[in-house]
Amino acid sequence: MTMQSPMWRMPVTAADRVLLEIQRAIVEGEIPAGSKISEPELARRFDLSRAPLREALARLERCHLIERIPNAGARVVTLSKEGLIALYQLREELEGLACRLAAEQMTDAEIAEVRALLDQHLSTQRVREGESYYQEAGDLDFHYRIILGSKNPYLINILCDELYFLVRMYRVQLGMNGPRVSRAFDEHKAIIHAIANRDGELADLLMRRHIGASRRNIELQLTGNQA
Amino acid sequence: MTMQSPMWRMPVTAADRVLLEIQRAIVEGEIPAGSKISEPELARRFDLSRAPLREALARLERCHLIERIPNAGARVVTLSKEGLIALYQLREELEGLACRLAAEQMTDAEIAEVRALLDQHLSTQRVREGESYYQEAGDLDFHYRIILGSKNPYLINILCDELYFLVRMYRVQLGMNGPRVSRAFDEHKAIIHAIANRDGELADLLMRRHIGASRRNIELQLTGNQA
DNA sequence: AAGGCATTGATTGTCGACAATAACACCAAA
DNA sequence: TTTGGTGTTATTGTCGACAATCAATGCCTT
Repeated sequence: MTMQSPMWRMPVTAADRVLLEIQRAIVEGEIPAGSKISEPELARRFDLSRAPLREALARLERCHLIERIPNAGARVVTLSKEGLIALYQLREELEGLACRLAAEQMTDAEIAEVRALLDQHLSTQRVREGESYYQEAGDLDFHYRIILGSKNPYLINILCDELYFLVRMYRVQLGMNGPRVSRAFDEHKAIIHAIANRDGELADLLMRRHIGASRRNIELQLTGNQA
Repeated sequence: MTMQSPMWRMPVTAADRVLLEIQRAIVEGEIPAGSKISEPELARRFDLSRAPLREALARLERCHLIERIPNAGARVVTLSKEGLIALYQLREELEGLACRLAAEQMTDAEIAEVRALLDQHLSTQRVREGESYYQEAGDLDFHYRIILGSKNPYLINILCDELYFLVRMYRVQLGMNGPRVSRAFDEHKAIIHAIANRDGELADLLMRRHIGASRRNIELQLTGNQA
C-alpha cells in the first residue's frame, strides 16, 4: 500500500510524455470526440515508436478517454447525456465518501491550506471575471485536495487518475458558464467549513449537492447545443 | 458509451490469455504477495515475447494486483489491514450505490434470475458443505449480478474489472470461514428481496452491512494469522 | 440488380534486438 | 567501520520489422 504520494509522477519516460500530450489533446477536443485513433499516424505525429504509444493508449483506455476493440483499433469516446449522468452518479458517491473520510483524516494544517487556497482563488477570480480557465484550475485544485484528504489510495486513484480526465473533457468541451462560477466558491467554502468542524455527514451532503448542480449545468449545455 | 456487454471478452489475444493466467496465479498466491515481477522470467515461463507480457502487466497494475515503478520493475501487492479497510470502504460505498441503481434499473426477469441463482447455489452448497470454492463462486455471481443490474458502465468497470481481483485475493489467501458461509445466503436473499420491492435505500443498507460483515471476517483472519 | 465471396489493403498484435536507466557489488579513503 | 565513488550487471524502455487479423473493395453468381 505505498502508491507514490505525488499525485502524478514526473514524466520520465517517453510513454508518459506522449500520454500527457494526447490526454490534453483529447480533453480539449483537438482530437475530436468519436474519431478513430490511428497508431501509425500518432506515432509519426509525436515522432516515436509504436511501443511507448501503445503503453500510452492502454492508460488512455484506463481513464476512459478512448475505447479499444481487439484487432479493430481505438476510438475517442463520444460524449453523451447518459454518459454524463453515469459519470456524475459516481462522482457524487465517491466525492461524498471522500468528504466523510476527509472530515476525520485531514490534519488542521491541510484544512488551513485549502482555506488559503480558496481565498487566493477567489481574489484572482474577482480580477479575471469570466476567465473560465482559472475557474477550471481552481475548482480542480479544491476537489483534488479533498480527495487526497481522504487518505484512501484506491479512492484517490479512481477519482484523480481514472475519472477526472473525463470530467474535464465534459467541462471543457461543453463549457462552464453563468452564475455558477461565483456560486461554486461559496459551496466550496461551506464544504471545507463542514470538514473543519469534523462534520463528515454535512460535508458529504454539501458535496453531493455541489456536484449535482455542476451536472445539471453541463446537462443544460448538452441538451441545448446538440441532440 | 458502448462498453461491450459481455463482462469479459473472450481472450482472443496472447496478452489476454497470459493476463488471465497471471491474475489467477497472483490471486491464489502461486506468485507470492510482495514478490518482485521479472519480465524476462515470466516471458520464458509463459513462452511469449515481452510485448504482450507488458500489455498484461499494464492491466495487472490497473486492477491493483501489481505496483510498477518506472525503470525499476513491478512487485506483487502486499496484503495489509489498512489496504483491506481502504478497499472495503470503497466496496461498501460502490455496491451500496449499485443496489440503489439496481432497484430502479433491473428488470423483473433479471431479478427472477438472481433469485433462481440463489436457490441453485443454496442447494449445491448444502450438499458440499465447507467447500469454500463454491461459496466463493456463488457469492461472486450474486454480487456481479447486482453490479451489472445498476446499468452504470463506469461503476461496473470499477467494481468488476479493477477492484474485484483484489477482493478475491484477500478472500482466497486469508480464507473464508465459519458461520458466515451460511449467513451470507440469508443476507443475499434479503438484498434481492429489497431490490424486488424496488426499495433501493433498504437494499443499500443491507448491502453495506453484508460487506461490512465480510470485511470484519477477513480482518479477524488477518490480525490473527500474521502481524 | 442484389447478394455473397474472394482478394486486396491497411491496421493491429507479436517478436527479437538495441539503448538507457537503475540496482548491486566492490573498492578506496576517511 | 563506515561512507562515498565507481564499475558491472541485470532490468526496463524503445525501436524497426514480421505475422495475424480485420475492414473494404471489387468480382462473380443467381
